[in-house]
Amino acid sequence: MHFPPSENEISTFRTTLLQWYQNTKRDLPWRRTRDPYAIWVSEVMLQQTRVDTVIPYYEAFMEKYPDMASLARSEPEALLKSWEGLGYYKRLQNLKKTALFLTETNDARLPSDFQSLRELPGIGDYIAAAVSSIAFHGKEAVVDGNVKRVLARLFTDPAPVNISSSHRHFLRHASLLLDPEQPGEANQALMELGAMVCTPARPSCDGCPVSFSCEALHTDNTRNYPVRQPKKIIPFYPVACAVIVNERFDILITKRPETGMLPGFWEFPGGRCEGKESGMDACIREVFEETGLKIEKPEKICTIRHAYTHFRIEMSLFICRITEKERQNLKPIEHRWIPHGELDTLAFPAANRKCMPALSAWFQAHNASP
DNA sequence: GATTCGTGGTC
DNA sequence: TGACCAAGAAT
Repeated sequence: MHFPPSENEISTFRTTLLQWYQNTKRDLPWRRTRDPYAIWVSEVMLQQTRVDTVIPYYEAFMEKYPDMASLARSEPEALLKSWEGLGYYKRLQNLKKTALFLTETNDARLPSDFQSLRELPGIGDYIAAAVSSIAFHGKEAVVDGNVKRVLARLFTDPAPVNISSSHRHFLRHASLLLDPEQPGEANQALMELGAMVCTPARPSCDGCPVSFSCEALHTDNTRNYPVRQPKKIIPFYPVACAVIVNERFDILITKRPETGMLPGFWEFPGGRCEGKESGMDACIREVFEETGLKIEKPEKICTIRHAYTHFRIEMSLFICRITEKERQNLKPIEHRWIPHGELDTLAFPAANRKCMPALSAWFQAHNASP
């Protein structure tokens, strides 16, 4: 399909895609409801997150927070635990902020129009279009990663899909193809096509309902689209953390600030190795800086690797026994002493979770009761 | 407009 | 097995 497509091409495309979608769409939990709140929650969870990953989180979340009011009155610790492992935790903060705001100002209802939705915390162009079209029949086109990839191939479009300046460009194309009669279904159809057929690697062009209009396929070019701007190399940091254990085998955990990375998560104190500092030295220094405690003879129990969005780490975890006397030097920071058996009840970053098996083994070897 | 925000699956 | 990348938003 060349741009701009003719009225005839647009019409045929819409009809064919919609029919394919109605016949083959996946039975996903959020497709079984028309509750705007449920649609909203699902769209927030699906942001940069795979469907298969989201499903169990979504089911549990809707069980625990079935409506706007229950979310608005949620306990922060329990709310964070429900999101643990999903990533991008700012979206959870925005979810609750918006729930509180709407409870106060709009009878705990989501607005139905794109513009009003767009102004709410955590709702950008994509979610505003998705919620308004799926839950309220609004006529705004969604542009997500799937849609950009499909459009790039349909039109052999050279606009890089991973830079923000391309967004308006793809939005114009998506708006042109959107069926105004069934915008919610049409939006989901284009995304479903990208997720199930027009996949990043090895797209299933044989089973594609709209292959007749795909310029990339006609020119044997699908592997060259979408065009993507190369991304920068991300830095690597060695990190050391401490599991500080008292005489009763309780563990010291500290709480991260509500701003920045991993807001509100519990963690084992520690931080980056500076210069050519050894892991053990960094562990001792970081623990002292963060807690005021002077630890002795930290014992390394494991090393794990973890990749964040814009840096990678190799984290070494050290066990440190601490005396009653030294414990009095603990600074006034938000912390808890908990039995290792209770680690699962609190929210920890994935990098800490990766260390838990080694930690359990250590406690078992030392005959500590959970 | 470029960066900052997680994580796990995939190949 | 390391690089890629997924139903993006905020700053």
